[in-house]
Amino acid sequence: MQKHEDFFQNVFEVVRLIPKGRVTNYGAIAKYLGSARSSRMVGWAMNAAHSQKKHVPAHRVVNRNGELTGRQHFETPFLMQELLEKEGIKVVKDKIKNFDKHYWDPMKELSL
DNA sequence: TGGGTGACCATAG
DNA sequence: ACTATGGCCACCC
Repeated sequence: MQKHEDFFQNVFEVVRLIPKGRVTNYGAIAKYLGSARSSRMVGWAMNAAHSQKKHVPAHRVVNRNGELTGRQHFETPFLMQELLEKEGIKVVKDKIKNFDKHYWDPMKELSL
């Protein structure tokens, strides 16, 4: 039992490792965790992130195009963008500017 | 058992 | 830029 909860915890752990001012996407996390589970499950985990005791910077996870697809799931639809801009990331029309510059790949950064 | 859904992704046109 | 499809897998009827 709790197999999925382990998966959730792993997702949260990786997300917490994302440096301030950097972002990654759902697929990269799924892949890092072994891609046996699809990136949809990462989104599912983010859905549960807000109820975690430890803070999870879910705003640093966007989709493969650098779009803030998850913003509707925050307390307010603008919170995600505000948090990112506070970290120096520019967002225009729900899309991150210079996405490749801010992109943080767990496979590379944590790679081993 | 099966169908629908989803904070996704890749590919094709 | 757009839609359509297939794959993905946990969850909920």
